[in-house]
Amino acid sequence: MAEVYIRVAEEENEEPMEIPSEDDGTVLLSTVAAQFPGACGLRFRSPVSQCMRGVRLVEGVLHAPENGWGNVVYVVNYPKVVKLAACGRLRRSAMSARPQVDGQVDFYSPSTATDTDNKRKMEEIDASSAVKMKRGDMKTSDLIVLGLPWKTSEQDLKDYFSTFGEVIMVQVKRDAKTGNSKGFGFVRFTEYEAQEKVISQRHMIDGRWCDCKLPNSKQGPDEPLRSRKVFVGRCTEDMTTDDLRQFFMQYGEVTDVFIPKPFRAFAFVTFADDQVAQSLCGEDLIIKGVSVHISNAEPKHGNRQFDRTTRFGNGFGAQAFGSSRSGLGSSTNSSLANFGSFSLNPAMMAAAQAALQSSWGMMGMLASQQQTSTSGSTSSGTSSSRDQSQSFSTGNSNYGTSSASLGWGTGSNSTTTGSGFSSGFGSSMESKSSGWGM
DNA sequence: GTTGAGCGTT
Repeated sequence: MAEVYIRVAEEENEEPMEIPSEDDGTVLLSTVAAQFPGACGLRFRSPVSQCMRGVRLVEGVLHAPENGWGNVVYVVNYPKVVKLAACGRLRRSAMSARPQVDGQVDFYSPSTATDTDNKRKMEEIDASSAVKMKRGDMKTSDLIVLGLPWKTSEQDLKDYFSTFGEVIMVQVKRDAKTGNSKGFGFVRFTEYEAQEKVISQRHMIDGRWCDCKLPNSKQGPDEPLRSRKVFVGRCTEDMTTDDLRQFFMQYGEVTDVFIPKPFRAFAFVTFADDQVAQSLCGEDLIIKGVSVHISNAEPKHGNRQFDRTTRFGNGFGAQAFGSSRSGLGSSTNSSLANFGSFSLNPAMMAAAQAALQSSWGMMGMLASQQQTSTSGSTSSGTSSSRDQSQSFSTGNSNYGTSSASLGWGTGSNSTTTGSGFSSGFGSSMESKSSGWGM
């Protein structure tokens, strides 16, 4: 049987690329993703209805429309955030100083650090990436992959994630006794670029939507003190995560949406930028005709990691001393540093520095003043069951519907609110005490 | 019905 190719492009009128089908006439999503990393499906314009149509996708296999693949150009679907986020990311991709993988440098073939990398002009580095480089954030770290199907193997993970870049580690966490997957795993890339992209979108792996995040253990102690996450109160049950993501996108890049199940009338939305999140706090916004209330997300219960004590022990929480990121080493610190309600004199500062340099930690010093609350550490005794079904939330519900209902999704509110958050933030929230998990 | 699931036997 002669090999059959279907024509695929990122946009309808772009030059298509030919992608091979399987012997049974189907096309594997992984084949598409090999050429279009992050792809989660295909669509095409029906010659009959002139509407865009989705291609049937079952467990990673794309099935031809009724009359075969034909000669039409299929357009790649991406999870929704990607398109917006991609602009910034592509520009940044020019940058890439070689990331250093801590303690694992041997994974690099030295030849991959090309001259071109070093010759990149500073102009190509945008502000945010410059900051990141200065802060040494360009190292890759393990990413936790949540929501894996029970059946997904390490090889499956590696196959999937390799479309984003070179994968140097995958793990599926399993029960020691039974060998059953625990439904999560880890992945690590060579390139920070790949890591950024993978974090920024959802992933369809073996038929389930999965999320990749920095694991709790890797949330740096210098994470911003201010929350990038907002609490959305008065939600109605018909608001889906897609709805919320679509809506809040107008204010800035959305990195996470969480709606507790069963329905509890609230949700959490995380932005890439804490200023965006803070600017919305206190607002009443209309979503799907309903007024929701935005407020600060409180630190998650059970997330002891970044409470005041730990943060202090970890390295004085960078921002606790003085106003800048300069930290303890700086000679510009005044001799009396404020830390919440108490202050340190120079002798204590010196002790603190010594403690940091010798990695003693500060717990001992503070034991008398800070309650190391040791409430029953994980209250969530919920056992291992997880519903492996995921509602088939059509990855593509955003194509051309939904404009019927009130002031939502269309231009009417985006013009008024889209640029309106420049005034709301400033110094006012600098002093927020601590502890915002992710 | 206004505060979230799950986080690594190294």
